[in-house]
Amino acid sequence: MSVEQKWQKYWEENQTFKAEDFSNAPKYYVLMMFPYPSGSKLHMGHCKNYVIGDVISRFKKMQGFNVLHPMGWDAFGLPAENAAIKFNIHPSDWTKNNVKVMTEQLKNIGICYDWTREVTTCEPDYYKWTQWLFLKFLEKGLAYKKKKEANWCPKCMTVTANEEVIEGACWRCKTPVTKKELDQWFFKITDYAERLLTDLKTLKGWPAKVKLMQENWIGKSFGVEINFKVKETGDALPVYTTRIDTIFGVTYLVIAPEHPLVKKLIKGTEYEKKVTEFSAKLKLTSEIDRTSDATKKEGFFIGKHAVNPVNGEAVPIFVANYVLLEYGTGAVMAVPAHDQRDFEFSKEYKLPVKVVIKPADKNLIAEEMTEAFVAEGVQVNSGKFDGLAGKNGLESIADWIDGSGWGKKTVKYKLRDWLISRQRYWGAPIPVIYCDKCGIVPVPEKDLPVELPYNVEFKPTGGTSPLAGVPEFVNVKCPKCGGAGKRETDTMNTFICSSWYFLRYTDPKNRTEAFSAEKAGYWMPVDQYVGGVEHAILHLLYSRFFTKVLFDLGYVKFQEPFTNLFTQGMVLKDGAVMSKSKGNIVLADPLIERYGADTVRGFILFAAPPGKELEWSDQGIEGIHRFLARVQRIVEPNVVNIKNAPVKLDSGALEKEAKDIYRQLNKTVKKVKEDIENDFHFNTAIAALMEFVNCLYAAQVPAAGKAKQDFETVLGYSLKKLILCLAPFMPHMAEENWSSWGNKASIFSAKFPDYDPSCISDENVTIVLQINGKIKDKLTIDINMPEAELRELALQNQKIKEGLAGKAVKNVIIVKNKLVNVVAG
RNA sequence: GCCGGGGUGGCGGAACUGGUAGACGCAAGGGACUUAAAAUCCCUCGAUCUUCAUGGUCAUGAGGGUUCGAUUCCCUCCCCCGGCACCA
Repeated sequence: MSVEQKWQKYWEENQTFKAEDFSNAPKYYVLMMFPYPSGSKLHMGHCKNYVIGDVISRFKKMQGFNVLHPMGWDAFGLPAENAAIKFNIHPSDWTKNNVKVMTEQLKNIGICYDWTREVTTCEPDYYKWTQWLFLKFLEKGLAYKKKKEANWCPKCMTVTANEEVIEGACWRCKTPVTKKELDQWFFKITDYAERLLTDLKTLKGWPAKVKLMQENWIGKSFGVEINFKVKETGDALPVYTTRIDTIFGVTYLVIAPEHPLVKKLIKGTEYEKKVTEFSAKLKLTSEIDRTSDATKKEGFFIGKHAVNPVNGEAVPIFVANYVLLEYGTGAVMAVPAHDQRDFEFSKEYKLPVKVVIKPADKNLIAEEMTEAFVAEGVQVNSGKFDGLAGKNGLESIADWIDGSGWGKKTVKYKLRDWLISRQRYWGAPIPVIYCDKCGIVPVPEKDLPVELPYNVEFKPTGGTSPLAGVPEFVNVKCPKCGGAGKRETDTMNTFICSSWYFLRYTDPKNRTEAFSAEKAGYWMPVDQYVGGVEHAILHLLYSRFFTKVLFDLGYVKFQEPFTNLFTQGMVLKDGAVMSKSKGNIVLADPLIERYGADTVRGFILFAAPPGKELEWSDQGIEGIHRFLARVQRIVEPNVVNIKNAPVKLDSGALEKEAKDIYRQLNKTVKKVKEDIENDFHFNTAIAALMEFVNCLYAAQVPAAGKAKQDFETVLGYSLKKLILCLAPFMPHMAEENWSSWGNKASIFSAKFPDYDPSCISDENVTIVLQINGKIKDKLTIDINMPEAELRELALQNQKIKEGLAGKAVKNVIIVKNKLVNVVAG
């Protein structure tokens, strides 16, 4: 057994990193986004991720925190199922196997989890509570079923949430999604749009980028909903606009072809067939083609007109591919003069263009326009509003319409409800039963979990869940009336499982509750969350939503789950994220075998700051390996000095050589701590430790006497601190050294070094002398030399005198302990 | 198209609030030790000019600007990466 394995076993057997519920020490909850047990062996991408969390957790523990650092498995979901189909093995067996492999791998690289809190989302004792949460949402009216056109991934054979569609394609398999109308379960995340948006402001510890992405996703806009009427039938036809200042420029109206009113308006007319065909065609086009602004605008007149309430004008109604049913009212007023999309459509179909806003400095002639004028300007052809400019025009018209009853000021969000049902096998069953008499009946809490049956032909069919083919699962008694009932056969989106796992870690063994209020209250919110930015919207938005719902239901007392968020940069190989499917992975095992886990950890931390993407290359791993050997070579001959090292040093009494080392030590410790705390700049922290070791090697050892004695004392003292500083990064070698000095307890029960602020600054400092900002000479002076003295010194300097060459000195700028700049001309 | 982030040696990357650009490491070259190799240790290492120095000039994507002084602040442009993508 290697030294590293020895310590890995020690940590496990001694439960060195077990987190205690409730403690006098302050709590610190550090969490890594839990992985899919995909079965791939640990590669450098994973490695970086988990090592970051590991360093934080070890560092915090050494600072005296009661640290919770758990690990678990996001085990439900399509990747597991697809792989299982491919290898012809049951997803459950496949998953369990993978968990075993990955656990082993995480231990190999020396990650310190509290394994007693391990959580696996596909286990009934976990998903029981996922189902329970669903029932709570249902009870609160936050879960509902609706027949709706949804994003459909033809490859995964399931519907999918808006958040899971990336650039018009399924985020997992990259297949372009189409539309399919199905009965689906939704979570009403839109009810929380405003809170999800405003509370972003409270997340001071989140990257601005992530907050911005969520803000854009929620997409709040202010506008007016205005009531047009169909001239021929009198039907109300409301439209939503953010540009009510262009209301007098409306020359036609456009409705989404799927809009329910369209069916009514064309029924029995010559347009009926054309519209039906058009809608069918659109349904089959992928989201990307449908919604790209590069796509040609297509549509046609449907034989009816709409009346503009502000001026009574009747304008033709069109259907077109560029209007979305789901946003706003599914219908828009078209103002070709001031909206680029409408402009393009009007050119295509020869529709009139009416200018109602003109630039401040010139006139605008409709016939001469080559594109829509969308900038702010001055109202024209707008009745009594002519002459008003910019926002003023917009607000005046909005107020006027709001007051007239023709419409009202409205706020809209782009965020849509979260589609949570999936027609796949490997997920938590949705716990409801359908009864002809009682309708949708929730499964009573006492009957949870609704267990996922094992023997299922789980290959996807195409619109129905594989569970529908299991009669003993489907056919049940109605819990309400006892009559014949049928279970819901769709399963839940796995993002539900991962929207609350951080709560389960606080109380993972609880058999009567999802988590106890006390324990969650103690540990939550997560102090430091670490994960990839790819979840900026998906998982992070859903988890915030869940937390707010749980707050409203009274189960938790906080409204945001993650106080600080760190998004680590991914590891790339040949320009792409490492992944098994791309075949560009670099496994950790061979490197660990060759260099040891400490070296691999050290290297990945040293190669780049953790927030930055890293193009993998093992060029340089030797450097860390050499460094560790170098540390060892100076530690070993000094074990006696280390053992004799005093707890505290009096720097005032030290001889020069010793004092220089001591000062350097304090500088180093300060830098290491600051670098770790400042956005986890582990690379520069390690560089500082390297510099310190270089400095120890370069030190002149005094030959004899007190100077020698002092030197040895400080050397022993420093080496001990050095190993303590290295411990979070290279924990195995740190433990090994620590125990070899006779320490019985783990080094992680020791305190991370503090620095002595009284002995940190140099006595001398090198400053530069400049003329007009150009360096002429360098000078070593006493630190904090008075300005007047320094000024004199600079002006008397030979190089400065030469450089001035008789030019007049206009000014002398002195930056303390940094430079003197003589301004001359 | 809109919104973010970024561009520094052969390479990965440093640089506090505007104050010595290139820390630390890799690679490369030279030397010491060794029968030899490995390991280790020492030196050099942005470009360029000259009189080879403890010298000069130029250098942080390009061009301007502010400043005693700019990798850092402002303007214009180029390129790369990420997000959103007909949201009315």
